[in-house]
Amino acid sequence: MIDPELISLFEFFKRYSRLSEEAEKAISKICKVITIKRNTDLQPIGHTCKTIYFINKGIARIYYLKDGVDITESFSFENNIIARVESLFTGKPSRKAIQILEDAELIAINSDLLFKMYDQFPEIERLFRLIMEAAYVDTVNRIESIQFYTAEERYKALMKENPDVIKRVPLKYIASYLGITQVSLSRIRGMK
Amino acid sequence: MIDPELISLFEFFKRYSRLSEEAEKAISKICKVITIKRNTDLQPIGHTCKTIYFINKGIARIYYLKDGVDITESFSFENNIIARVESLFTGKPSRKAIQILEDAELIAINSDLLFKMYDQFPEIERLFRLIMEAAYVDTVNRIESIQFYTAEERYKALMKENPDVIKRVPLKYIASYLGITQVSLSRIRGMK
DNA sequence: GTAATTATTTATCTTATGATAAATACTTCC
DNA sequence: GGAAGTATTTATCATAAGATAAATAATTAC
Repeated sequence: MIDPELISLFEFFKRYSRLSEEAEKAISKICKVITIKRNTDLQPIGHTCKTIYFINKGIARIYYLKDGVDITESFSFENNIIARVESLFTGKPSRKAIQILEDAELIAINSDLLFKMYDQFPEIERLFRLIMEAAYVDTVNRIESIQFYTAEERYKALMKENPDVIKRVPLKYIASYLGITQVSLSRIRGMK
Repeated sequence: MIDPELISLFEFFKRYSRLSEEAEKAISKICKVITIKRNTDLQPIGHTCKTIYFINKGIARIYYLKDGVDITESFSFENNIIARVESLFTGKPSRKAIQILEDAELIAINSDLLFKMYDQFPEIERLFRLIMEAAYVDTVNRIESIQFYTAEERYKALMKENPDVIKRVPLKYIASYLGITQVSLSRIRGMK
């Protein structure tokens, strides 16, 4: 029997590939459910990322400091994963932090243990390959959006694609995600 | 014996993982060496990407049209791969094209055949997982560079990291890669 | 429920980049 | 090697977004 707290994680996995029961059991063993209060850093800047998180409830963001200014790299919502891949895949300390924006329940998957399971379970390696390929595609598409649309176009696209962000996340975090200052975002919002 | 034209490809692979001889042989079978003249489109816009290319000689770029204007997404040089991942991994037609900028010798790897080999050769699946993870990390890092540095900073960083680009690629292609117009790039270059 | 803190908006002025046009430099091809 | 085509630079003017400061609104903590 699968831990009821892990059901949504395995539903998420099914969007990418099917796992055998043994594989599900093996993954279950390296999952830890944790709850975190909002406005806390789940992982600080400078920490080497050894965890892939799945969000059962809440919102998280990845951010870093550029010349002391807080910059949001990405947001993650319910039923999605979040990880600092540039650290996870290189083993180097991350310049980025993961912060919880709404009281959250997360599933933490230890990446050392996960990667070790790849030899025994090629199906798990495949699953995470597919998840990461999809995330890679999202990132490639994001470059296009950042580089070749105006701030106003990007704001409107975000409102359309993910209205939840605007409702649930402070605008100051959204501004840097869009690549502009908070003042500029406010100006764009005021324009009608 | 490995076809001498494929040696650099297998050297490239060794940077990520070791392959058994059978696996190398299997990959060799789905590789095709091709030569292409400069200024030709290797794959046109609208085509569904079914090939991963390795560059033995020459330069390629991925570009697309935004409101009729040519935008460079990326460049690839000798001893690297190039593919339109957003099509390769989704099976959807790409809005992007691959163009050859200098007379080139390429190794074309058929992705349908490659992906089919993953069941028989988990080591090949692993190899390409690692290659794509590294490419994903590069892309994440590129977002940071596009979004939070000025055009001038980006130009100087490019000169430092990859002076070859400036020497071998027409500036008009570099400008859109940096996210600015050619006129702006010319202005930045003239500033000192 | 009020004070203190934090978030958002508004205003002003500055600046980097865009758009357009024209001048110059460089390539290619017969 | 000269004409035609292409690439790059320079100039001018317009505009989106940045920086700073101050005003207002919303949230949080006691």
